[in-house]
Amino acid sequence: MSNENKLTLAGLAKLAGVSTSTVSRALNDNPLIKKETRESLQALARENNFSLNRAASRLRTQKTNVIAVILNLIDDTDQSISDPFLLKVVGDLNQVLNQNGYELLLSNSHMTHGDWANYFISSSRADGIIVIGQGKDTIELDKVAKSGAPLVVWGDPNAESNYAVVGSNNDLGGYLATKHLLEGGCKRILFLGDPEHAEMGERHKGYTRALKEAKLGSNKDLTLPCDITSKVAYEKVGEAILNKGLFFDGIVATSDMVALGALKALKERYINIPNDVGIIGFDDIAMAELFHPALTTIKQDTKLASKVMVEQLLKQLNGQAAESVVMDVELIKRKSTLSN
Amino acid sequence: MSNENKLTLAGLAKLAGVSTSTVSRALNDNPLIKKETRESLQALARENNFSLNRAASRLRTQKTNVIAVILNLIDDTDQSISDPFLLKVVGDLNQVLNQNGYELLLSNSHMTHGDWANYFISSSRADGIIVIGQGKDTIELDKVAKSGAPLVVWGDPNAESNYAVVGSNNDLGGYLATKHLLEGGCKRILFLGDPEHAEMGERHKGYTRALKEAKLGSNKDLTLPCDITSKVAYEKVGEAILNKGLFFDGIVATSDMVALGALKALKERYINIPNDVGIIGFDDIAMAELFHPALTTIKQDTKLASKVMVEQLLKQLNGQAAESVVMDVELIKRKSTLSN
DNA sequence: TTGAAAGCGTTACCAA
DNA sequence: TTGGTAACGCTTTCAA
Repeated sequence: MSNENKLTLAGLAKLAGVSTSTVSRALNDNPLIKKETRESLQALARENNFSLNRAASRLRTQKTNVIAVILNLIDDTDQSISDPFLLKVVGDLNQVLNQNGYELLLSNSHMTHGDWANYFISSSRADGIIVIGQGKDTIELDKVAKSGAPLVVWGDPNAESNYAVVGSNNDLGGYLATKHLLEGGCKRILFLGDPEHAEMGERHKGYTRALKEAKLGSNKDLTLPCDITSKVAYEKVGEAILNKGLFFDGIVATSDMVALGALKALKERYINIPNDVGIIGFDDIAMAELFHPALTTIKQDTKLASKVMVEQLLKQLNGQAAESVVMDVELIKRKSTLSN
Repeated sequence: MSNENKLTLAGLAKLAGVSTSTVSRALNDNPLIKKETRESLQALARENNFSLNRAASRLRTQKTNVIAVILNLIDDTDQSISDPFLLKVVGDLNQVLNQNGYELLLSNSHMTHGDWANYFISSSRADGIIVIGQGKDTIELDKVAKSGAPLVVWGDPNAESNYAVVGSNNDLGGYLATKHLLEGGCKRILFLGDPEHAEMGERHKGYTRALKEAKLGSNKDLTLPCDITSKVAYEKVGEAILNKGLFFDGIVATSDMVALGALKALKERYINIPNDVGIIGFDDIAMAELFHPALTTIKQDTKLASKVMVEQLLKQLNGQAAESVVMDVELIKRKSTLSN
């Protein structure tokens, strides 16, 4: 059924009775070629199911039109791979990249040992790199940036770095979340997450700032260090209650998945949400409003963020300098917290 | 910081004082080259941060070592893009592909208009295609298969097709789910999903088969057609109860996300799960056990499935014929159903 | 065990 | 507005 000898540009040129140059230009919509001939050649290509060999054009143009997207997972937990938030970002990036004529090559940080810049850029696999998550080893990213590889990172945009970071205003997010709980009457608010982690650390800062402003006397800072997975959150909250009773009346969770874990631990103990404990998440994943009760959360706009990341990357591909960008966050009030 | 003139194989060869042939073979670990020289050349390459230009090798070898993974979304709903199940499959595929020396190029079906085979294969963007989801238009897939492009599809392995389909034993899954509810004492079991859709249709078959076997008198087949998103499920279930009251005591949901939607609709009406209504999902997404109550479900083993899909694809790349494969499913009993 | 050289299919410079 | 041709960087056949 399929032709034995793949049709090439030369073959198509012969068919059309013109030179390869002309066909090449026509198929690339080069205005140098008369519109008529351009269109007829494009039609001919379509009829013959011809498509340009990308390997060849990439070699010739030294450009791949591919962007490598690397999931920089903190740990190798299954959970973190399947975090809906991360995957949503990948989907959105794919969309934006495609709209800009780029394709998305997906990778895991632990698949590619070390030298990303070399692996992707020097090898002509991709023109640029988007890394999702700073992980703990910024050294790695520093190295990539220093190599001159076009690079954008999703993470904490306030962190000191020699590369462009796009990320949410995490401090503000933590602040808004905490303030919202305070306004709902919470007095003893738990922070559930890992303050050591860059983005979570910022959220924690916002949390403590809001607490300070509220001038609560005694036990202000209740931080329960916790990985960013539901499972761990579930366990930690269960443990905490077991050991110390219900010593809090509000939870600022570092992600919606973490909130989900906490939610379950509380519901199993018949603790009323939001009356006994108010709980607020972070991210606004698609299913946040489907939790029961629907989860109040701090929304990160992944669609917009993806657009910004791609913009900053394209800038670099055009030889311009890119910059870190802070994305707005938004409080989404639902049912897991009291409103005032 | 970065060198102006990229180092090429020829440059490296000059540096080493050998021919390009030798370096090429050495870097590709060709045993023709003496082990010593091979290793010293590899070391030299490392020292100089050299990496082979893939565009060039792809052009020369006519092989990309890239597999295109296409998310064939039924509709363009945001929800379906971010279905944790689909994305889990992508992650698992990435892992397996990498282990086999392939990279994953991610795509959406609605990004690439029509002619995938041409777009990915003839153009030397990828060596093969994995499509996740049959969608409704198998015609499209037929065309790709006919073009001779290496292709594996995740979907209903029992469907008539001229390409290799890997998928779960959906009929059995639906059967097991329904039987489990029956054994828990449910008499009026709702099927929540779209029987028109290939995989869901199979699940529905299993559902009716189990009902038939149980010889329930009156209203046996209670099917509530419903998209595969939580939101729609939530709305449909709410509506149904509003109109007809609580006319069921069990739900076989066509996916965990659908189950989640139903769960919420029921909980909002203070319907006890599993006592008033038992509910069972499909997929076993990571968060299934974090629902409250933890969701009983039919597990699809995405890790194994990914392995099988890649195997079947590699077969084709080696010129062998591939075949459809039926994957086992497993009943995972949790708290959203009664046990007997 | 190594080297010389052809060729993969484009693009883009230079010439017409 | 079009054509001829060199070059992109690698792999592999053939020869040594």
